[in-house]
Amino acid sequence: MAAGSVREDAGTAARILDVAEELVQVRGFNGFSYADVSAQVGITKAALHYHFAGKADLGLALISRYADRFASELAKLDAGHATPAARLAGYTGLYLHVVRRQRMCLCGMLAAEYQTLPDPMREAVTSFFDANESWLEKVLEEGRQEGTLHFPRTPRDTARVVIACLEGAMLVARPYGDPDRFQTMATSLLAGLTRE
Amino acid sequence: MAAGSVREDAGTAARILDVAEELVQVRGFNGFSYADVSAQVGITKAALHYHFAGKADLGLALISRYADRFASELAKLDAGHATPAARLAGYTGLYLHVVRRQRMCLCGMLAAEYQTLPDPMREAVTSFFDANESWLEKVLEEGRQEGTLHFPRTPRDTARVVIACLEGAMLVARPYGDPDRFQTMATSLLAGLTRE
DNA sequence: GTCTATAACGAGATAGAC
DNA sequence: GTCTATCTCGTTATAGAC
Repeated sequence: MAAGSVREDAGTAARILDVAEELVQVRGFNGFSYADVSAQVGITKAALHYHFAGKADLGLALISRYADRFASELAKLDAGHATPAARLAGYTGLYLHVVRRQRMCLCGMLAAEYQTLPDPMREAVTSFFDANESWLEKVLEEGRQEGTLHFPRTPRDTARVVIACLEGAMLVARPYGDPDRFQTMATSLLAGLTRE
Repeated sequence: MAAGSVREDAGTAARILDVAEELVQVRGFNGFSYADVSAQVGITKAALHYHFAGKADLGLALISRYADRFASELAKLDAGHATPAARLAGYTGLYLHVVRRQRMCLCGMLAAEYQTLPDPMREAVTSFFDANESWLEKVLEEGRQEGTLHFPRTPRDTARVVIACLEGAMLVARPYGDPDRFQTMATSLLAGLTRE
């Protein structure tokens, strides 16, 4: 990364995002400080401000990266799995991966703290949920046409229910620190869609 | 409230709890301060410390009162509604009432912030969910025996799914500030139990 | 039971040297 | 790009008067 590099040092910025992401997913956006991040990254608070001017900027970058990564995971699911049911199972697998690392969905956490967030972060959070909804809606629609997925409401309403159940399962599983608690709930949800 | 009153002034303590409860439900436990409470109640921070020595004490009192109130609502549902399905509908109505006031379930909010809570508050949060689970399990069991409620898993697992879906529906409806978004999801959930 | 005053600390943020 | 040093403000909490 030498000549012509317009970007700041991507290595440090990425490490900052990694640390901050975990902090938000575990403690919430109002539950961590620049001091926490700088200590874990191994730089000073001042250096942190060089990469992300304010906490709101850091928060926004966090959501953007998280949403991008999620979108690319969804694209992988579209590419790798033939059937809608398999894509749906893959989708719940993404959540399980988060739960196994003792974390809450970044945007689920931020949804709880929504009223305290600056406007740019708010918009990014709703965009994340909207994107999830659109992807799920498509999968559900296709599964219904194939006759492999069954649900009484519209694909859009059902997509919202799926997101709510998975986010809620993460939320209430947190106090018990038990991934199995989440998995059992996720399995029940899928069972309801595949053979109702 | 004159002679023999061993209790502190219940009026002020209750007003403090009312204000703090809303603040936690809207902004989270890490999103409000004693200054916020004292300003809204109309007393100083020092007076607040007289009633609740520390923020952890206030938080614990908050959960206890919330859980007691919830338990009494559940008792009312048991007394007032003959059928399990009606009790279940009443249960989702309790959540809807919270959503309509633009709030998150107190314990749902605290579940998100769980890792930052002092131990006594943590235990109170899990107790709340355990109590909900037990009540729902009983209702589901009864509905199954009557033949009015239908679900593939155990009553206990299904109770957990119901709680997760309702808490999650509150959570993801928050960014949109739209009670209808919650209601549609809750209706779908109930529909799945009453005629599967 | 409520107040004023203040302590003690941590938060987000900035200036300017290297 | 990172540092030291500092600022300002908000936070929880306490001491002691009324």
